[in-house]
Amino acid sequence: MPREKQFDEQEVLKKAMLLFWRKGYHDTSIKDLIAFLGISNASIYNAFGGKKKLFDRAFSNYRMTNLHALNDFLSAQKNIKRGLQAIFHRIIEDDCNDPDCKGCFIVNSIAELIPGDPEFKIVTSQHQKSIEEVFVTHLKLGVRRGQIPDGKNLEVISTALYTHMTGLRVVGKTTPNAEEMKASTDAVLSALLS
Amino acid sequence: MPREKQFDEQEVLKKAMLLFWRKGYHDTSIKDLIAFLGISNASIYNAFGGKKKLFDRAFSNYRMTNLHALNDFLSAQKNIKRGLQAIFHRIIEDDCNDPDCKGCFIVNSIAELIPGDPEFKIVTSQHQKSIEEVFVTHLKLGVRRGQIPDGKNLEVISTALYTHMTGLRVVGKTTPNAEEMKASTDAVLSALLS
DNA sequence: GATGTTTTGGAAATATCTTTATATTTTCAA
DNA sequence: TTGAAAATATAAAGATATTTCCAAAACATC
Repeated sequence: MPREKQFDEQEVLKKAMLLFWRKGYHDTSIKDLIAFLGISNASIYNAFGGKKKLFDRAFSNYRMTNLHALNDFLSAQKNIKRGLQAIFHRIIEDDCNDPDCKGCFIVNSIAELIPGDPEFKIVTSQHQKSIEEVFVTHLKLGVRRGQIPDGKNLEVISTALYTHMTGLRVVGKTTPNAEEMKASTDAVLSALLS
Repeated sequence: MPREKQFDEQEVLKKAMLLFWRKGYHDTSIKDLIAFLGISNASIYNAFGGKKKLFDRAFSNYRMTNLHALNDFLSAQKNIKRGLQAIFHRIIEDDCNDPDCKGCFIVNSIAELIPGDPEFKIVTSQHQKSIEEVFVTHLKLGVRRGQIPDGKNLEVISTALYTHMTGLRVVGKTTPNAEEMKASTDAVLSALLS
């Protein structure tokens, strides 16, 4: 009955994410997307409904990948302090080795789309909450394991970690100096968690 | 001989800065500027040379104001620790009381324009260096005054402060919770400077 | 007040944007 | 083979972008 799609929707979303990530929402045109995705105008509108809807789905994919990657990485660590250091160092390395200096798609989009897109603000606020919950969960585990001193306000620390992480993603765009960024991160981590 | 300008160039730059700050570069059209600035098409091109050049000048104004405000504020403080806390708290209050949640014009522009504008990257990298120099200068003063323990790597701390500040400006756009942001800032500051 | 220079308003030029519409192609069950 | 359903290519529509152009207006100096 129906004709089959000639492209893999998930693959196209991944590519769309890359382009929006690199250029931002407003500077990415449908023409750019057609060229980069390799599918036609009509296919974009048929499959995704338009530029904004395509962006939203690409963004959602990135967001979920990002969240799960953090959680999976920390879950695999035996020592929470070293685990946090490792994930931060990895982010720094990734950012500094990216020839495009794209930074973080979420951070970039927050900066570009708020204010102006109130619904986007809600989504990203929830994302922050999710990330901080991941931090709190693993920090609690660290306390239980005796790797982090008891009595600390873990919610406050997790907000600080999120803030530092967010800052890193911006700093990495202008001044991708891995050693400098690692040093400042180590200072913050050891100061917060000792 | 010549006809005089009917507008104050500095005033117009200030207004342009506000609009670019709120909407970002790409989503601000010449039409938007004409309406918001109250001057005509030809005046914009005659006085500033075009959209990008107007942006650059508005951005430069903001950047300088921002840098001098930080330096002046810290210079007026007797205690560097309390001074840093005060400036961070003020940024937090400003961000959280802004009904537009504009965040920081510099941070927003970094997120939106890098990569894609290599010259802009150079400017903002230099800006980071300038801000960190201000921090280092005042941290050194704090050490000399005995307000900060000796032996710390002040360059690393200043990078950490810059990173935290940058992160705050993004967090404030999605989740403008002043109490939360102040608590995390206090945690970072007291941890770094004790 | 005339002169010459600059600014200004409005239109025009040109390019590009997002979206819709239409016609063609592909697929597969009947 | 035929016909319904979905995907695609192409074109066109309609809006909006940035920039240039030009005549009219404004002002300081002669």
